[in-house]
Amino acid sequence: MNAGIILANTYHLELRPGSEIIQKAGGIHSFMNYDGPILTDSGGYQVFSLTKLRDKITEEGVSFKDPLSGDKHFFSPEEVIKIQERIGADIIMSFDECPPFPCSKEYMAKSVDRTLRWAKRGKKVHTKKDQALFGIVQGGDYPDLRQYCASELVSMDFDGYSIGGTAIGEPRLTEYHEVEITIPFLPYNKPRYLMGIGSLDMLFDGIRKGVDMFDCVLPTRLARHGSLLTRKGRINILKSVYKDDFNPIEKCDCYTCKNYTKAYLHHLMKCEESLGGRLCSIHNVRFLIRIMEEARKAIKEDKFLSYAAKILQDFGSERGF
RNA sequence: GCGGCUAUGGUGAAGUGGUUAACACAAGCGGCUGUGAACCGCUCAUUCGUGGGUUCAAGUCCCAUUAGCCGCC
Repeated sequence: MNAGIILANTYHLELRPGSEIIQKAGGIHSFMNYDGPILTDSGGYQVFSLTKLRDKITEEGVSFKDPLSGDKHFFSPEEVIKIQERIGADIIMSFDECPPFPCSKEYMAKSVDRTLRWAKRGKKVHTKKDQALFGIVQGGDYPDLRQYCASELVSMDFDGYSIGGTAIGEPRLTEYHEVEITIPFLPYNKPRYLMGIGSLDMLFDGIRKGVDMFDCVLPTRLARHGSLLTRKGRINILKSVYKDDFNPIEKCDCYTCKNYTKAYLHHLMKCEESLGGRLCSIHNVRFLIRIMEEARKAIKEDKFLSYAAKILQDFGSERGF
């Protein structure tokens, strides 16, 4: 599908199969037989998204209950780096705290300081020099905290910088704002990564502001639930109008569109056959990657803004999803 | 021919006289943003086989009738 990089997750891999197994296999590339670029997230987001499994967050780190075995796990910023070194991705992330939205300025300020201390602690123990380590900017919607967090991380000299704490339930305009107030404080000669973003409007908004990297579960999660991305907007393949539609999803170079009809995908999804979710995921991921390919080309030809505007217009939704 | 049992939505069914007929599945619609894949939300029987009756009030009680199932001759 020509993905520039793929993402794996420290928390999930540590619980199963365990980073030692991956290390023993010769690292994540060898383990999953993929020699392209791989990034691991630190698990900081899982501390936020899996609140039910979280025991407590302290200065030292976070303790978790393993939902599979009931075992307790303790993630410190140092341990998270060590796990990621064993996993062996090309780019790894600092362990950060991702506070929920909304969040009081008092808590956010304390949280940002802790995220900065964790970033420093993690960087100190990072010895695998063929791995790039990124710092993660938090600070919510507070301009001064975002600036502070970004500047402090930059002074620590990371290999790249991530914008975290976005798309966690805040309003649309707040999301744009969070990128707006962070980007100016990150060096343009190092990668700037907007974490967890995948809707068209935010991808384009991020690109325009200078973001270099994105990752998102949205295309695959939508696919598994029957929502397919097309140039003319989203369609729900579960709808009965597709039961005898023997055309591909759309004009597209993906494996799914080259080989299967909407009627067949409709049938697979109705039956909850896992192949359905996989074929739909292939289309949605390729859809977004193709958009990114076109965006890069448009940038080189200096017509990115008109390109983005046209894509959003064709998609027929301001949000772009 | 006689006796017994059962009839509630597309389906499986709750409901033993008292406001808008439970729940599940199916169906339909929407959601999902650094992944706990197979999740969440909403909609979906003015009506209980049919026809009478009792009662202030009937899916619930009575009578008749129809259909299905079981048993006996």
